[in-house]
Formats: sequence, C-alpha cells, structure tokens
Amino acid sequence: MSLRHGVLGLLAHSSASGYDLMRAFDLSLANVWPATQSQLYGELGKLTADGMIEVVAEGPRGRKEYAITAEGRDELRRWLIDVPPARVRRSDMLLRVFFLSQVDPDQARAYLRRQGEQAERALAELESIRGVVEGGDDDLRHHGRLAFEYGLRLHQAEAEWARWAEQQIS
Amino acid sequence: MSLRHGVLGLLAHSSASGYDLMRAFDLSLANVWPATQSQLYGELGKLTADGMIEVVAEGPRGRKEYAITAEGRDELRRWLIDVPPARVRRSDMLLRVFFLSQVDPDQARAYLRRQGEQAERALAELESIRGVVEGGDDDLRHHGRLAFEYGLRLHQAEAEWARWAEQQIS
DNA sequence: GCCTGACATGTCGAAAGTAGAACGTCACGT
DNA sequence: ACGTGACGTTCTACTTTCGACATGTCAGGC
Repeated sequence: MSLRHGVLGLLAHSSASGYDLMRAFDLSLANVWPATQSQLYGELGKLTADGMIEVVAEGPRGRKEYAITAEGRDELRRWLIDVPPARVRRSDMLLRVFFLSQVDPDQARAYLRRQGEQAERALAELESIRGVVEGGDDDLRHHGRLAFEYGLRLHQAEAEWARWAEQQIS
Repeated sequence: MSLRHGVLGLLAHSSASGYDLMRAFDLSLANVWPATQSQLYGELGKLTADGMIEVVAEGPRGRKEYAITAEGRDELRRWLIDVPPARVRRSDMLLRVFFLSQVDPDQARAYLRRQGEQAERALAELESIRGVVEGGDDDLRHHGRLAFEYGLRLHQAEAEWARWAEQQIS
C-alpha cells in the first residue's frame, strides 16, 4: 500500500487539501505512482481515521487542509527505512516480447521499433523539463532530481535495447 | 488485463494444464508478470467461457489440458499488435526516493546503497542463468532471450544510478 | 445577471491482484 | 502398509486500482 505513503510523503513536505494532493500526484509523482482522485480522497479518509493525518483548516468550497501527525511521520519513516521495496515490476511491454513469435517478423520488428521510439520520446520529454526540475531547491525537488536522472538512464537503456532487439529478429 | 494474454501466449506455444501454466509463470514470466495460482485457475475458467481456450484432454487427478482456440489466437495477435503497452510503471522504490529528505542523510545513503546492491544481486542472478536461456531453441526461449537482455541492461543501469545517487547526497 | 472554468469533495461498481484454506490423487521409497 | 511430496483443482475473502458519476462553490469576464 504505497498510495498511503505517497500521500504521507507529500503531506510531510507541506500541508495540503485533497485537491492540492491530486495535482501534486499528477505533476511530480505521475510517472512513479499514479493515483486517481477517488483513490486519493478515500485514502485521506482512512489516514485521518488512523490518526496519521488530521484536518488543520477548512477553507471555501468545503476545502479541508490536511497535515501529517507525529504518528504519520513515524509511519512514513518506518516505511522508508524498514520496508523493503518490491522487487518485481510488471511490464506488459516485456510480456509481449515473449510472445512475439506469434506474429510475423515484420510485425515483431515494428513492435520493437515502436517501443524504441516511445522510449526516445519519453527521453526527449524528460530533457524538456530538465530546467523545471533543476530550478527549485526545496527538499522534494532535490530528490525529485534523483528520480529524474533515473528516468533518463532507464529510457536511454530501453531505447538502446529496443534497437538491439530489433536487429536480433531475422 | 494482461494475465489473460500471458495465459494465451503460453497456450499458443503449447497446450498445458493449470498446474503446468503455474510453473511456466513461475519460471519464465516471474519477473515480467507474476501470477498466483488462484488468479490463474480463475482466468482459465473465464477464458474457456469466452471461447478463447478449450479443454482438449483430461488426465489423472482431475487434470485438464487446455489448448488455445482460433479465437484465442486472434485475440492474442490483436493484443500484441494493436494494444499499446502501458507507459507508466509504478515503482515504490522510486517513490521512496522522493521522500528521502524525511530521514537523515546517512539513512538515505544506506537506502540507495541497498538498492544498488539489490540491482547487482539481480544482475548476478541473471548472469547465472544465462546458460539456461541460451540453451534451448524454441520460439519462447528465443524471445525470452530478448527479455533476458532487457533485464541485464536495466539492472546494470539501475546499479550505476544508485551509485551516482548515493554520491549526490551530502 | 450569467456563464465558464477552476476548485473541491464524495460515492459506486467493476476489474485485477493477493493470500491462503480445503480437498483429493498418484508415485515412490522404505 | 505408510508417509511424503509432487500433482492438481476449487473456493472464499480481502485489498487495491480504475473510471465514471454526482454534487456543489467561488471568482472572473462579459
């Protein structure tokens, strides 16, 4: 249940409303841990019930501003340090690769080429927001930079692999 | 719903029982699309109901051997070619990176070091089964080799990133 | 005064994934 | 004859995720 910890992490950085968090998820965590609005509001309710966060202010339009509690901070740290990250990552892209012999070689190569192009597009997109990431200087952004670099390297490797794999099919 | 296509893909390669598929998932697809036994048997039922697969033989211990139908093969091809793979991959490992400022630098560095070591372990493990992957010569294995190489490159990049990231924290 | 668009929260149902209990069979070694 | 372990299926219950819908408020421009 990492959605819970995503919310705690953002609230540890600064208090926010559900709507604020929704945007924060879309902006900074979109590529790492996407979440829908309904998921978010549901989790806020559960976190409040569990005493991990609390409503610290109410604004216009029923806006509720949430803040992390000491208990929530403890839980976040525990998760960061003590809970080992999941080792496997599902990839339907790679699952398809296993079964590529079911289509003819031309189509298989086309598939790999598309994947390569997609990786390059992702790479270009990342490069285009490099300025934004390197601009700010708060904690979140600082560590966001590490994640940014990860994405860069990952997509690079992916693009190269796709080119290599395409050549393997003959 | 890629579990469905994982099953279809394996059955396209050769007929098998639920139990056989379970082992096939554990062996070849474990790192790409893990599935539990209950999920598998459930999906076999649904696929049969949908006419994508059929029972072609019954063996001892209530064993049912499933084979893919023409309809199933069509669906598999459609998925392979027409359905674009998901672009985002959740990573709780990376999610933690965003919030690393919540623990002290020593702990943050330790976290990244552990991740680097984990990537290297994964790499070593892959290298150790290189012989197995390169041994066989059926279609599945041939394309499995492409996935294998992907894993190799990915973990390599991950290990390097982790080393780099660890140094960034000071 | 009215429309639009951003702000804001909430509920529902379906699909997908996780976890494990329960049950029975067959082959093999001792 | 007996136990063990691989083989094999089925069912239930829970959690997570997704997508859509419902509902309403406030600020600004025209």
